[in-house]
Amino acid sequence: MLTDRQKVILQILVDDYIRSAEPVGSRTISKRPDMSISPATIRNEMADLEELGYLEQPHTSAGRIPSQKGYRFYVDHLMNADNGEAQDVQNLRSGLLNRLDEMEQVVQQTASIVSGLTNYTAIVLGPKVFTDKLLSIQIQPYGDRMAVAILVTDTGHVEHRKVTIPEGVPPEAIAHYVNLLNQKLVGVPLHKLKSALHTEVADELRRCSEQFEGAMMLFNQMVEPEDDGTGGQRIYLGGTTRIMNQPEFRDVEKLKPLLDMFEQTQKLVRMLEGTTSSGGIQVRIGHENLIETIHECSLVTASYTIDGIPVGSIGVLGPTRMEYGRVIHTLNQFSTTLSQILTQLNK
Amino acid sequence: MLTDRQKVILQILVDDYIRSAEPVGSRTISKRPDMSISPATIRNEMADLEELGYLEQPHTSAGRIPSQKGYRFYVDHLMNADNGEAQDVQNLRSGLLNRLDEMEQVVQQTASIVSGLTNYTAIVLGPKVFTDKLLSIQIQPYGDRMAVAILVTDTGHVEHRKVTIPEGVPPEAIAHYVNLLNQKLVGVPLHKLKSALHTEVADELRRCSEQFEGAMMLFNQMVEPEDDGTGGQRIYLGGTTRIMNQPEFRDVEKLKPLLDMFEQTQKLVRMLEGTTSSGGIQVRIGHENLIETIHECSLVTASYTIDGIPVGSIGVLGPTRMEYGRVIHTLNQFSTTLSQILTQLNK
DNA sequence: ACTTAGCACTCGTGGTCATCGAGTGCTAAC
DNA sequence: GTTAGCACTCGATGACCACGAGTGCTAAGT
Repeated sequence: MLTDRQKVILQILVDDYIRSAEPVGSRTISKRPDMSISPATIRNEMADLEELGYLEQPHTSAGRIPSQKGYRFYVDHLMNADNGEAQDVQNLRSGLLNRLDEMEQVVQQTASIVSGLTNYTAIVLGPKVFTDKLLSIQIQPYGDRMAVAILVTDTGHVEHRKVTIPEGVPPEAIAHYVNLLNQKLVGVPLHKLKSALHTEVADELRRCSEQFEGAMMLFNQMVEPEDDGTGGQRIYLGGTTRIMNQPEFRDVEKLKPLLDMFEQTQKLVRMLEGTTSSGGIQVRIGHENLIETIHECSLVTASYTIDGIPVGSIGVLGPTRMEYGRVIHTLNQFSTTLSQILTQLNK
Repeated sequence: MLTDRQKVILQILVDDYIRSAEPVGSRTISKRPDMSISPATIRNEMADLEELGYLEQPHTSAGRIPSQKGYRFYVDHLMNADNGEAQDVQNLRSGLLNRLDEMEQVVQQTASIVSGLTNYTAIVLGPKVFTDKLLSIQIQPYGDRMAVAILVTDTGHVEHRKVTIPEGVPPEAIAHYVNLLNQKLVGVPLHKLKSALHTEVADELRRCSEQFEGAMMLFNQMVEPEDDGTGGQRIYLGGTTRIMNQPEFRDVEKLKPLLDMFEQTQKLVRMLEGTTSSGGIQVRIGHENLIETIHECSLVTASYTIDGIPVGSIGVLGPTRMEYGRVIHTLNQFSTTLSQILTQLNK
């Protein structure tokens, strides 16, 4: 375990390094007004901290920098997160509410604003709309054997997908089917559509239709979410280029894999999807991230809710040398603000 | 006017510089097998070309590089664009056709592939779907005074927008209105919807409904395209990070404004929208571009068509030192391929 | 009159070298 | 346990120089 003094030194060092991005020496620390011990003592402590794995030395005659373990300890025990300006969020809330006509816009705006406020890149995993309940379902045939199925939810959200009408299903039957579906499925949450289709509709259909097979094929296409590998959740990015402000990414070679990643939406979804349900703030430092591309980065995430149910998450991506306190504070405020706005929108 | 020999020298120099990204000296040119004049002579010619504004010298004792005027002359008179491998496109066409279920996917794929093929960034201005004809229109009320209007076109494309039901319009009337709209507007191309609304529907409506004002307000919301500042056309980007492969963008400072621009969709639309209708290939070199951010870049664009009507364009963005020949060749092939695929999809 | 060989000159690149200074580890004294 | 002192390390900085690619100019050749 660390002594109190070691903790203080570690905290000061991390704080300083986060600010300056340069290795911190013993003298720098001892010169701080609240420090009354000599550089030599601090050197000894730092040597111990290094041996324990909390610090690293870029080269022999430089100061120390925090290791990833050091950051972890800092985030868990040393950092003070209540270091923020509450009025910011007030302003921004009104900014967000100005154009509340579309959930999508609110979420996109959130990404931009969070990025602007933190000076890092923001990644927002869009809300699962699957909790919406089905309000109406329609089928509009076009062309030869094609049709679009249109699902409207009780919040005015529209989903549509193209389906092909299986051989043997007469066009006349379709109106009948749509009727049946509307009777049976209205009010069912989208994510339960598929199972409801089998429990509610299948029997009825078997009884009164001779095209059971064809109809079920058609229906299945309709309720199947479009599989773009993202499970239906969209990703919203804000300030992808802000990562370039960080000295650790001045080099194009370091930068490229990261920016490349921003184009691979599924990867980003994978990165965030675990964090939606676990609630609260999560901090993943360096190698704690599953994705290798960001082993030199930290990802701070917060989930947001609609009606108290977690539906998505906001993430901030920056170098491991990140202003954790400020970021966590900002995310805390924003996840609640966003939750409130979305809940209201959902009414 | 340039002499033949000056043209040859300019061509060789541009070719060489495009390949190597390094200033080209007189010796380099004279050593080429098809060159039988001495470096000294070439130096004289180069001095003349510089005076005429076709070449520049980075510093006194370096070789010459083409000026933007030089590139312009090269593109207009010297370059040979038939420098490509036709089988590439064949392969890719089948690749595109594999997932032809959605226009959007085809266009997005095109952006990626063109970028991969040229090693620059591809920007595709999505097709105006306004040429599609209306197949059906529906209104689904939800919540208090809200509704979604759903427009389906004859190609299975779905547009939807949220509308608020004006005061004084009774919910019962809506079904009636929808009927009327479907009677009058089916078969009308989307871009003519608004005018058709006034010519076809307004009179009829005035005659048989006492809520003329309210209904017209409602209808207008429905046919108004969503205004996100892009005029309804979407932007598809491919290989935004490939620009980093170019030595002129190895510096983060140069890079940032460019990548920032990629996030500003309206700017990109503005950049491309002029090029849709003018047909053929267009090359904008450096300052010829309206947008200041890309004054150090060149933009090559080609429009593509559906049923012979220009609906969008493909652009390739790279440094002014761009492989114009290859890019133009690729775009030529792709604009026709894309036109064919989209036309077929549109049937 | 055009071409070219020759030459002095320019200027960026890359290497060596010494200096500087921030920082360390260690020892010995407090 | 703390700290002053000191030798040592090592990257950064800048001066210096040699190199070489390339130029412009002049003068000679065709």
